[in-house]
Amino acid sequence: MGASKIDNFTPAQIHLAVYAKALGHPARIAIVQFLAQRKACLCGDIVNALPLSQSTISQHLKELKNAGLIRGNIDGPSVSYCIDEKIWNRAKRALGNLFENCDPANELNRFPEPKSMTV
Amino acid sequence: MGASKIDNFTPAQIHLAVYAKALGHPARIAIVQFLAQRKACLCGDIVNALPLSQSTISQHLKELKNAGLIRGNIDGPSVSYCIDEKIWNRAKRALGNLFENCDPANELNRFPEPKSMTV
DNA sequence: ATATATTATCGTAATATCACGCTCATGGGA
DNA sequence: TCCCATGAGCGTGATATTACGATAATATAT
Repeated sequence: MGASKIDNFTPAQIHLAVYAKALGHPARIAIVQFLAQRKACLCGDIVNALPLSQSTISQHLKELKNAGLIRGNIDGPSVSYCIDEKIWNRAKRALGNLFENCDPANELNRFPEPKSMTV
Repeated sequence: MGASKIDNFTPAQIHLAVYAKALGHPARIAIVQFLAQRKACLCGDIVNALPLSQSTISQHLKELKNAGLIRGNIDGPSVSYCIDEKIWNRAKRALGNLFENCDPANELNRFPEPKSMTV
């Protein structure tokens, strides 16, 4: 989308954005919620549970997989999907820190408001 | 984008997706981090701090505002932006719950694996 | 009234997303 | 061997995003 200027941001900011973006669609929220209830499950189970076609689900799974939040283990003719615990917790911590560090209720997050910059 | 099937998801899932999507770009991550350090600041300050044009920043601010995460208070010819504490905390809780409820390390999140569905 | 500073908005171009149907590769059973 | 089921992947059309310059809108200062 447009000339992406992603190089100008820190790896931490980019990682945060990747995790957030992956969760930035209701279908993908529903998918991770469903996966969490089952420990692991097949693509077909998700197709049955959500009102979307198989190919659409497959694409959403791909995006979640690209972000690292889920994994797919080949199991004969099927692929068993599950949340990747390691990355999930990394994302949880990263986003948790963002929300904590940017909490406007927390005075500690603020710089002393340098006069030179506000004039 | 394509026939959006958003009606088929719960309000909670949609809200989560809206918050996550708003944070799904490094520039918007950088913007909220910057805002958090200053309590409130002008659009021009952000333009000076980030390597993006004024119109691009303005659009990112608009998306964050649409998601409710930030607010803009008109102050003469300027607009002073700040994180909306109420919505920020609502998003923090919603995403925190998602990460907690979908944590694969937590057995309590799982259903008893009905035989009829896994056969 | 005119000029300046600040931010929003429009038009644009390139790219990404969403949803679908169709096809393809693979493994299991008749 | 020939199907069927499963799920990945391609191509499509519609829509959204990203980024920019240019312009418009607003409020203050001269």
